[in-house]
Amino acid sequence: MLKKERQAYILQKVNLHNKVLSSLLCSEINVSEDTIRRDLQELADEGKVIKVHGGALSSSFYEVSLPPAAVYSQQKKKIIAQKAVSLLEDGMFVLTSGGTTIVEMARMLPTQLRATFISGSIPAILEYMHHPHIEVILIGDKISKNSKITVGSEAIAKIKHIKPDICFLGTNAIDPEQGITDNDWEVVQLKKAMIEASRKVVCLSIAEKVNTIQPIKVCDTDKIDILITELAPESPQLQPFAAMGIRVL
Amino acid sequence: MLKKERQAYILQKVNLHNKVLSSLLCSEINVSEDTIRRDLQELADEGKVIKVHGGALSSSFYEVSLPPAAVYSQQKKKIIAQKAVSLLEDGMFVLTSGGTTIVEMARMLPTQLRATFISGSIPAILEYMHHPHIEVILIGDKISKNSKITVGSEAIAKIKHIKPDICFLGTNAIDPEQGITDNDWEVVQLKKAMIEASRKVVCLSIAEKVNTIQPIKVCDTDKIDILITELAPESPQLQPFAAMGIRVL
DNA sequence: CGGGTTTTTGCGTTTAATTGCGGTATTTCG
DNA sequence: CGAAATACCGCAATTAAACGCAAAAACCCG
Repeated sequence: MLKKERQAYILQKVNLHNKVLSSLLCSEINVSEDTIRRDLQELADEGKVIKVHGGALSSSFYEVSLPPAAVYSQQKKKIIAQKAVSLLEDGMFVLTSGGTTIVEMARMLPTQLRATFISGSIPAILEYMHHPHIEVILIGDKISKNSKITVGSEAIAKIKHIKPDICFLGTNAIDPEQGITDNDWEVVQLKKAMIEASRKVVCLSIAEKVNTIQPIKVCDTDKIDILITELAPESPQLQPFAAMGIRVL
Repeated sequence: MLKKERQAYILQKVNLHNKVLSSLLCSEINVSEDTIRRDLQELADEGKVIKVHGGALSSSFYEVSLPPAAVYSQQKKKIIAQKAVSLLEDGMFVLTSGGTTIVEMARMLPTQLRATFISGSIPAILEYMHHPHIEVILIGDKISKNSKITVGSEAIAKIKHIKPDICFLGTNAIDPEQGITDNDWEVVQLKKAMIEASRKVVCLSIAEKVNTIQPIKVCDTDKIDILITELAPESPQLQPFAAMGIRVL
């Protein structure tokens, strides 16, 4: 048995049972305990398991280490997601775009929430599917491999036929003058339709994207009902939006 | 034996068994270990395999950790997938259901294949998305969390409007008398539509599901064009199907 | 067809990786 | 505390990988 193969096997065991015993493994795979120990050591060095006396534990319980560069903005996105979740109520029809902020929000949905979520974003849908009481509606069409979201006329037509209570938009650029702008033509078409269809539009944006502009226009600022960033609502760079009657969270 | 031929052979072995040993390969193909090693190196550079001390592992093996009980039937499913892939040609419109066998097939698609894949299965879609030259069309509707596939009238209506060249069905139960049967009403509706829409219907089933029956009927045996199992086509339990004019692979 | 060039392959040698073992230190638990 | 289990260390044997080189095969092109 190859070393990596063995380690994969061990990892699989750990993830399934949350623990492994060196003694069991060595008789199972038929190698010496030293070998097992060295394997566990390596896996531990890579952060895949937590090594303990007599075996190893799943590291997922100790929570994982993410790509360190993204951790920064991920914190901000979690704050945004937190605020966004507070807008949700049982029974709502919720339409969401794609993007990492939306995914963070999906992860943060309270488990007892009962609502219907509609989206064409694959990563978002995957998260929604994990929740026990959420009904998930997938918008179909051609998949854009870049943005991992369905795009095209079918998707737009479908959106036009629904009337969600609220729509959460992950935003690439927002500016008081130019409104929401983006850089992918097909995604823009989709977002336009989403905004038109929804009773209420919530715009999620990390502060570094506020007051920036992208080439393609999605909508004017006055279409936005609520703007959420990681900053405090009183923050000066958000005042132009507040002045235009947008609720800032 | 030509170099490319050898590499194709190796790749097939890797995908089928999840691993290869250099030592075995060299005696099998009758070339020196160096040659094998150089082949593995090239395949590894292209990302087709993961090279390890003593051989190589399937790259798909690495990404995921699967339930270990399922490893068993996974082997069989890989064999089925292998056969299924041989039916594909450039330019085809391919409709697929969900299920683990379909996912195995998705993983095994040759990277140079250029085709359009249509499905409502989230796991399958995720695999298709990884391929460089495959266009992916997602069928939207309500998501069944059980089967991780979109179900409902919208999905069915959409399927009725397309005419795929070929349709691959992961099957829960198939019997010469009763045809294909299943246990999820919504999924059955979907499969019915898929079968009606497609020019050619390919049924993928591991042998233990052949000659079994589930409560809800999908279609009669005569709707099936090709039946693929992990067994040899001459296998006795497949003869009833062959006798009915079904091509057995 | 023939000569030159590139690719591929095998071999010997050197280098590195992997593994098991004996001995000793450390932890665990009654 | 003391015994049993486990971990750690260094070593040596086996095995595989890497490297350079030369023979062989394939290829190209006039």
